[in-house]
Amino acid sequence: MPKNPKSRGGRTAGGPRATARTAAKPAAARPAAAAPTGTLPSERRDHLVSLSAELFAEKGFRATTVREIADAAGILSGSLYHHFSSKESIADEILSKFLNEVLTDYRAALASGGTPREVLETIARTGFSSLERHRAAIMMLQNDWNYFREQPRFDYLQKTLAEVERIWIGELKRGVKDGTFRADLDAKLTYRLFRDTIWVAVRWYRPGGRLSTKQLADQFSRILFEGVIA
Amino acid sequence: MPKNPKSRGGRTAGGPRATARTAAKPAAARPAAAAPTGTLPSERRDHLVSLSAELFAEKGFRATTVREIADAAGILSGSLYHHFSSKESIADEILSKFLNEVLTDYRAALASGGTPREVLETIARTGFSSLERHRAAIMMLQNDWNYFREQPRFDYLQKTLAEVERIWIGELKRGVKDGTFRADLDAKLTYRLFRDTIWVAVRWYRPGGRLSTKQLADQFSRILFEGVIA
Amino acid sequence: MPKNPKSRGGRTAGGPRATARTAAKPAAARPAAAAPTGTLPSERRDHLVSLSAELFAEKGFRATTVREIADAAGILSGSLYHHFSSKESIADEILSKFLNEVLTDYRAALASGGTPREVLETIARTGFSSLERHRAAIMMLQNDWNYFREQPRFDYLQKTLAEVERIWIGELKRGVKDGTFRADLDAKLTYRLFRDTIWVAVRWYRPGGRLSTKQLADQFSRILFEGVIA
Amino acid sequence: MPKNPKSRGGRTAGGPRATARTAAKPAAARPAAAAPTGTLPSERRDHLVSLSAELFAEKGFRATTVREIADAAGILSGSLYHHFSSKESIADEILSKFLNEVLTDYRAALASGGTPREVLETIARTGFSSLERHRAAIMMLQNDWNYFREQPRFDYLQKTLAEVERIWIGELKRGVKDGTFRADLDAKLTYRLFRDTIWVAVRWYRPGGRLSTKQLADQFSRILFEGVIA
DNA sequence: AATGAATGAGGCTTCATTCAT
DNA sequence: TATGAATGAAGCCTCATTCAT
Repeated sequence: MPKNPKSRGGRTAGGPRATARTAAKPAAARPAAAAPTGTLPSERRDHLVSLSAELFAEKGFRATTVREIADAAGILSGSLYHHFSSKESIADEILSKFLNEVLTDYRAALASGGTPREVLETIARTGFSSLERHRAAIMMLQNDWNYFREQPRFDYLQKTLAEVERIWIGELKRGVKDGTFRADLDAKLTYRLFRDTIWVAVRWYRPGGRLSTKQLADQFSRILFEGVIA
Repeated sequence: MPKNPKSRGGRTAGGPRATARTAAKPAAARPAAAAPTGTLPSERRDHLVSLSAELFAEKGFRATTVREIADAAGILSGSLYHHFSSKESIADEILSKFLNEVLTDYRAALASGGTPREVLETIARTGFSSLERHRAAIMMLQNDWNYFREQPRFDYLQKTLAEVERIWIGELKRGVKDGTFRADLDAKLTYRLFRDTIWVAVRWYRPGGRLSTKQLADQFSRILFEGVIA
Repeated sequence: MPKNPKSRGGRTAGGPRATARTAAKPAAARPAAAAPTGTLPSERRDHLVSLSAELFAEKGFRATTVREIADAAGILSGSLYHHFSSKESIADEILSKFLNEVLTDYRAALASGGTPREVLETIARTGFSSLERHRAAIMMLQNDWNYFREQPRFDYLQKTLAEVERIWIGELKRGVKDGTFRADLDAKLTYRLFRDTIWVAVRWYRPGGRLSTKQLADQFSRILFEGVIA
Repeated sequence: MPKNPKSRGGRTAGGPRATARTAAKPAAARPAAAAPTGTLPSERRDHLVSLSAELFAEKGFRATTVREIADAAGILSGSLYHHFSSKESIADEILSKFLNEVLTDYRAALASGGTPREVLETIARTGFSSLERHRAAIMMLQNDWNYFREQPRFDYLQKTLAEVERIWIGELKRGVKDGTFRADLDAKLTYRLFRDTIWVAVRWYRPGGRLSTKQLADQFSRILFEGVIA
């Protein structure tokens, strides 16, 4: 007899919180992802999140109406609220899944003990490879950042991004100190260049297109690390 | 969409049509002009456009309501329609001004007859320098691209962007052929990397901040052309 | 309103029909009984009614959602419909039980053959004492009267209240005639004053508080019958 | 040039705040009442508040839909938001007007320096006389108390009611001490009896009915102060 | 040029109820 | 008896736009 049989929307506090996950990089196929606290990951629900993600990626979060999501699922818009407490909670689910993974990936790369260039290249590569699995999240972070930024519920976005920045800048500075990178490198600027370069690619990257994410990563890494000059 | 699309005010159909513009930037940099009294009609109008641009840059085009614009101008939202036929027409004004300038700059760079690296560096630099003057336009192009893309009225955006791409790719290929650039460069990918790198900076670049657009351009150009490796 | 009004469970049409009730109060005071397992069907049902009553008393009938009731019972809202045909039918059960008792009490008082003051004081005292057992019903009658009043299903409310009024006014007039009460008493007004005084107390009266219903009845009876003047 | 031409809804903080009003009792005809801060009391707006008040009085605040209000006004429901920022803000306007007046009346009665009985009788009489002008507010306070109580916006309701209680209890105790009232009077209980008696009358009192509020006040005052016994 | 009032379409959300399993 | 999923009607509110004055 469930005391709270309908924890509509599931995750309440949202965001990447020390999800006890082993160091082993489990980045790939995790079909339904570590079920957020208190959420019984029903297949129906997961399906709805998927559909929503696709729409959010295509049109943006704000520009997507709950009616469109419901239409895509073949139900009435009100019925969505049987599964989620709000449109935001769907976004939350999509975004926190991504950010959790980002954090895990970054920390694993750091923990690997490589050189700055190795660490950053690993990070960059996992970044590119997430373009496929987390297209919607990355898209939303870019298109609707203004919206999410202002909602307390999504504070974790900024917190996670701050840690991401810390890691990048740390490695960049380490690389400058040990002579790997140019001495005149502005760490913050370079971080932004890399981060944006990777994530903005979500705008035009299409899975199954001319280039795989691996090829993408190769080309971009080479340019960013070694420049375009022959 | 206006039922009775009046063409009150200036440009109706919008878009970069050979607007004979000399190199001197005409109407630009009038940052936030205090509420004008007894101003010329066109000055009032320009003021409104510039207020709108600021809001669009800060919150996005769709996310900005006409009431917010009107509030900023100290009038009622309905009164805006004495100056513009629609919210879109304000966007149009902002976007087409920018795209006209882009085209002019690109063509001028091409016409200069420099080496591929010189041409592209010039283009990149003018791109960075436009972050200040055209912050709103660049922001809108990124945040609300999905919206503008689908409206026939804004077809010119895609046309202009296509020409921009043609120029970049042309120069990149020329540079590969003459040995300036790496032989393994994917021209399209590289073009996107450069373009996005420049324009996405609008997200965090703030005029009057730590770095001038010139310093920005220096750092970025160096990384993109020569890489981060020492 | 149910499309197919089933009469699942007990009373269908509701209302105080000579339910032969002895003086002993039968089903009362079962404050909040821990979730019963292996209970008889009717006990389960009674439990649900009593949970509902508590919620109705606290928040009002309309303001209480079936989900809140279901949550309190540890089931899903849809499951309630195995016990009751509608939310109204729960209200019906609560209200008719109360009104039946009121009628019984009033008639018993009348039948006792006392003086007008004795009859009315008895009635007033049973009124106060019902504040505990019928808190929900009295609350609903006040907060949601507008709602119940308009539903044919609850016509019995008005009928019962009309009889209550008849009895009060009858005794008041009898008391005026025999010189017990002031000659200038407006019977209808006085009836309303007494009735409201008693029932409105449900708003602030809390069982187990500073005063028992008996003390309440003593104070109020004294004021109403004898005034506050020393 | 108004900086904030549309302070939709006007009163922001709501409630009876030391509205600089002279001691002179100006209770009666104050057509548009001390214009809440920043509200230009347009006639249209006042009319809409009136219409709303009538509906709120008849059906309750929650039970009245914005559509009903709009229908009554012959406009679309969305158009209401040109005048008010929310349904609550209409309630706020109605309630705070009433509570402001209550406070003024109570303080004036206190300031008159009469005996406890005189003060309380004055208060009671102004209470009855407000049944006409403030029917909606009193009704809402009773029917939708549960709703308003929980909204921070309406905190002032509880504050005002607390002061009302303080005044009543003060006078009652003063009257007990000086021998005017019975020694065994429970001040709090008596206060409630009086308060409820007056305000609950709004349920059945109809202006223009058999009795004027003055007659009502006479009858009730006599009963409450002197009892019903001859 | 503006105001003040309104429109009409659409957005998110709630809720009593139904029903197959 | 429950669950899980859905319905359908309705509720409050937003917003670009129109228009008489």
